[in-house]
Amino acid sequence: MITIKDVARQAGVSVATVSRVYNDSAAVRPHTRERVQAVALELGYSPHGAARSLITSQTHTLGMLLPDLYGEFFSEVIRGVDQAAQREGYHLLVSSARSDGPSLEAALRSMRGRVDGLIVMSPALDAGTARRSLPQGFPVVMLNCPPSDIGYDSIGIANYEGAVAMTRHLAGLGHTRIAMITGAEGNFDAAERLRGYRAVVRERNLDASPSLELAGDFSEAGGHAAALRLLTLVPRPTAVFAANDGMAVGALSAFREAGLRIPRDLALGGFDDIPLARYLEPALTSVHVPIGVLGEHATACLFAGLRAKEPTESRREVLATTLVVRRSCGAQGGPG
Amino acid sequence: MITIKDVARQAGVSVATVSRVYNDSAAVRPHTRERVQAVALELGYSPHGAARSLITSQTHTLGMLLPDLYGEFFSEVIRGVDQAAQREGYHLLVSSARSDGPSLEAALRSMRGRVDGLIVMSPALDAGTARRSLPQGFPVVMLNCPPSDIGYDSIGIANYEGAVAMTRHLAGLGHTRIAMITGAEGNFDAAERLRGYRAVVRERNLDASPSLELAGDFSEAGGHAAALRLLTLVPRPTAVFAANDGMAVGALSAFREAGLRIPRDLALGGFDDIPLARYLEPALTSVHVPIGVLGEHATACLFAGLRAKEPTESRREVLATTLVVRRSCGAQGGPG
DNA sequence: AGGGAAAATGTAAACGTTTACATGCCGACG
DNA sequence: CGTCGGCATGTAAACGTTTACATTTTCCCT
Repeated sequence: MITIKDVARQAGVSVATVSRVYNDSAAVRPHTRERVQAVALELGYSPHGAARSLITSQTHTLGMLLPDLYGEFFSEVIRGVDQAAQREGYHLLVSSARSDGPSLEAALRSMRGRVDGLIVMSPALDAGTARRSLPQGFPVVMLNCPPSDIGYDSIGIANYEGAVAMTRHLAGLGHTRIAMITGAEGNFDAAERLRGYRAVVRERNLDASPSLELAGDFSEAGGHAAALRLLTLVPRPTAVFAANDGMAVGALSAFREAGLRIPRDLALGGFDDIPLARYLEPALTSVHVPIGVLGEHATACLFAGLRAKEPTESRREVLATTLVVRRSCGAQGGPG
Repeated sequence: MITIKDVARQAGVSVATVSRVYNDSAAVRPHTRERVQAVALELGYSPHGAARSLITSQTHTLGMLLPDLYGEFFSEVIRGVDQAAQREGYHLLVSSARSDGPSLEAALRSMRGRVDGLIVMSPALDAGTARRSLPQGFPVVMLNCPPSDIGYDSIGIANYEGAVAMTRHLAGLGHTRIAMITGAEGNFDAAERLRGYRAVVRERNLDASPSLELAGDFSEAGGHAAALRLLTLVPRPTAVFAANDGMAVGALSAFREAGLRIPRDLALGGFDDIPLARYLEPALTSVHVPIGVLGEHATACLFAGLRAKEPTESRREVLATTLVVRRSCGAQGGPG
């Protein structure tokens, strides 16, 4: 492994000079600079990141903590974050951990000295655990987590409002018996969406029977299973709101297998508006979540935290969601 | 920032002992161990990654080099790699760079001392540049790159065979005028797919007019544009093979806008079999690429390289692709 | 040519670990 | 009771940088 010393020796200068060439930290005579660069090129030298981080206590890297199994949604967020980070010359260190306390703490700890800040997308991680496992004042942004009671910045989406919009829309089409396939238990987003649904059920005096709330887990298979249970209800609901598009997809195939025509026999709505949604047959009415923006904002927020000298007041940002009406709810034609 | 020294002082032991507690590298009396752990917990200590890497020259991190703008396909590979890496307790350092020489070299260099090995998915990176920018003997796996002339392991997919299978399938359905929407110029995968198409055109004596090869760029928009150009050809081709599913999606919408019925008026095939493919209307016939496997194998291959003491002979692995027949080619009904 | 300021370069400490080696301690054996 | 061996622990060097400070060189002015 060739180091700065090798370059220095070969070029007949001190290590300090080589370092200065690489950092533009001070004036180096053009002649010297060129010789150093020539030697470095010839030797194939490049600075050792860890050594650099150690002394500068800067890694130029952002950490992302994820659940061990994540779906398309998270992948997209990663991409958004990566793009934003890249623009600032930062790397992304991705780390996934199981969602139990010890795993999470270990994952958090293992980031120490490897990243300058952290984006947490592990819904199971509460701010308390984070607080305990992270150095004091470490820049953190929590994504899609409960509003942080303890002082971390957080970004979420308007789950409640989105669910309200969807449920109202279905109610507005005349449905009074609207089922909901809920998200994973203990998940904040899921809880909020359910809350929105329930609010409208009350507000509009819809059928509020508890059996209309089918337990789901955000997975396609879960949506399929929930749909089958739903079909046994009598009288059958006339509309279904799935807490995410993945489950809506699963439900859709279950309904089709059962010989139902969507939206004629049953109106369907989802949440997230993943790219797939508009390509489904029928195209899926959904609540659009600006995934890219989520990643971008998280990154921006984290950079702000990095650059702030003083630990600033923790902020919460909530991204608006928008209802996207397509054919699956039976509201309108549209082309696809 | 609290360090090993703080823990040592507070616990009344030397830094060596604390280190030993964290590494199980040597026997520590239970009594001592417990005290150290207690103090560490109280102080909220965790070892500094960069310092550790510096002395052990191990980062427990795998690097991934990506193009600056990447699609769903790459995201999925990342996920596969992450999962495999996580199982071994490794992190993933993601770095995207523009596809010009200097950017790539810089990106490669910036990995030095930050990762133990590298997975390269930047189609624009040739082995020579890599060789020049990376320490001698650095473990590298090239994904979807030209077979490495210079000694790096590489993994690819059976592009040629897949394209042959698709083209033969279309020809087998009676089409003699089959158009191809090609992938990005200079891209190895794209070139191979085109080669497969051409081989079958020759083999089966199909219409070989150059105008049947429409230039694309792997993007949905590119597919759309190519499809429009295709529609001006006389006589119109009766089948289209898009070099990836993204372009097939674009083409599909263009055809639909033009009032064509797929597959009745025009048969359509894609490549990659992204999740979307089976949900399209009509469901898209495509060449299935085992994306997850790709990531897994790449990681396994890299780990093998890491563990090998001696630089081993460079290997190339080619993953098989399989034709998935759905409705868009008009071959068979199928449910969706 | 001599002096001095400014510019260029060198020296060495520091970053937070790990680990080879040295040291101290204890019990067992002769 | 002395000595030896093994175990637990401490000491200090090393990893590859950056950077404050010291030193040398350059160059301009008189």
